[in-house]
Amino acid sequence: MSKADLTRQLIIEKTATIFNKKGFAGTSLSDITNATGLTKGSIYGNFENKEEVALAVFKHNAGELWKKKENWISGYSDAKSKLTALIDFYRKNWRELFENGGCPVMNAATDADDVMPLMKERVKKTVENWVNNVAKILEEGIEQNTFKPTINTVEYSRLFIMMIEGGILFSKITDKPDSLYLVLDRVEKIIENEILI
Amino acid sequence: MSKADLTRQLIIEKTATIFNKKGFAGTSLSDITNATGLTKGSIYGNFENKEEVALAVFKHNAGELWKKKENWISGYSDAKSKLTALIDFYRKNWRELFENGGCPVMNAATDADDVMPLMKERVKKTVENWVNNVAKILEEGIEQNTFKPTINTVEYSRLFIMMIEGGILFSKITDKPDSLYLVLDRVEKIIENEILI
DNA sequence: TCAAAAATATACCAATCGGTATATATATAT
DNA sequence: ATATATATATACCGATTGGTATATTTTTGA
Repeated sequence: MSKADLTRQLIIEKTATIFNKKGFAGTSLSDITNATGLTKGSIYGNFENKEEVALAVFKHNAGELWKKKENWISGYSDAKSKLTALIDFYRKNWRELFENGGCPVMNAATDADDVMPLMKERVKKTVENWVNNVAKILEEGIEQNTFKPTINTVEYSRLFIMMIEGGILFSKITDKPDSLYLVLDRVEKIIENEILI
Repeated sequence: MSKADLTRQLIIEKTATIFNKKGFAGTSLSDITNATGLTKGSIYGNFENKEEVALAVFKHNAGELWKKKENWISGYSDAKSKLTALIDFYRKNWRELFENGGCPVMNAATDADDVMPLMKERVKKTVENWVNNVAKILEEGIEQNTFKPTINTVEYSRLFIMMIEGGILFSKITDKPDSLYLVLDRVEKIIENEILI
């Protein structure tokens, strides 16, 4: 890894939580220089402008969450356990997620939605990846003869993730995890009643 | 209504969509003066600072959505019809909602969350009102002997609203209403299977 | 080791930021 | 109708904004 790549990484990591909490417009260049200990010259030597930093930070934040989730469910091979572990992931890690400013996808979505078309496109792609990933677990379950073959995997995947995002929104604003727990319980119930054979 | 109150109202109405789309940090004083045709002197003669404008605008945006919803379901007297109409409200009015920047509660929540404690408190209160309002419809249904008396009205209310918020988030980012439709269908299914006697 | 290349810091830019003091214009009540 | 109170506009403030040209330092490959 070259010096420049190392600095890029430093900038991204040190500003990850700031961007997630304060948003694009709310994060200033001095926020970035303060957090990194670098000067503006160094920032602009490694990124074209603030938006490019924000885009890289979003990719990083979404990627980190993805990695943590993948790591959490990596121990399981059957689809049913994977799905249960995924729900468990949010049940056990909401606090850390909230401390970092909440779900980066939701934050970037509402932040970028009407004002940053490029960011919006990236968020859209990330959401699609998430949905396809959970759908793939459902397909695995069908192959393993534990999930009903008739289910619409993409629809159930989307439903689950939407519910979890709604739960995160509510729990974040109320500072209590019970709303998130409520949707997670409901997702489990749907799995039991409609997906498991 | 005094001249000042009229101006206050003008400022709020003309900047309602701007704040909802661009957020607090993303909306500048010149955005406000441009949208209203007024000068900074006039803005600051009616509001203490930008935050007070943002707070009033949030109240207005949430209030308008509430009024539209109330108007939409006002024709129905029985709880079951009210609930169906509420779901129908989102099915029929998502486009207008999206054009105004999406759900003001979700936007303000993610915008304010980690940086504007006063706004966060207001959003929290608004969410509580929404939840209590839907819970009240559920209680009405119990009294009317159409809903099961054993249901936890507040939990079902919270669940429904969380699901709808998740649907709005997804549909807004994908520019397609089908995610929202999916959760709305699911809410209806839950009503049929678990709430109706 | 040393020169070329790359990365970082310094110093600066115009523009805009949120906000205010004061002057002017407009309502309002008598 | 007029004096007073209120509302709005003008003109300004220092600070900060995102961004850049250039000098200096550091890294890298030969």
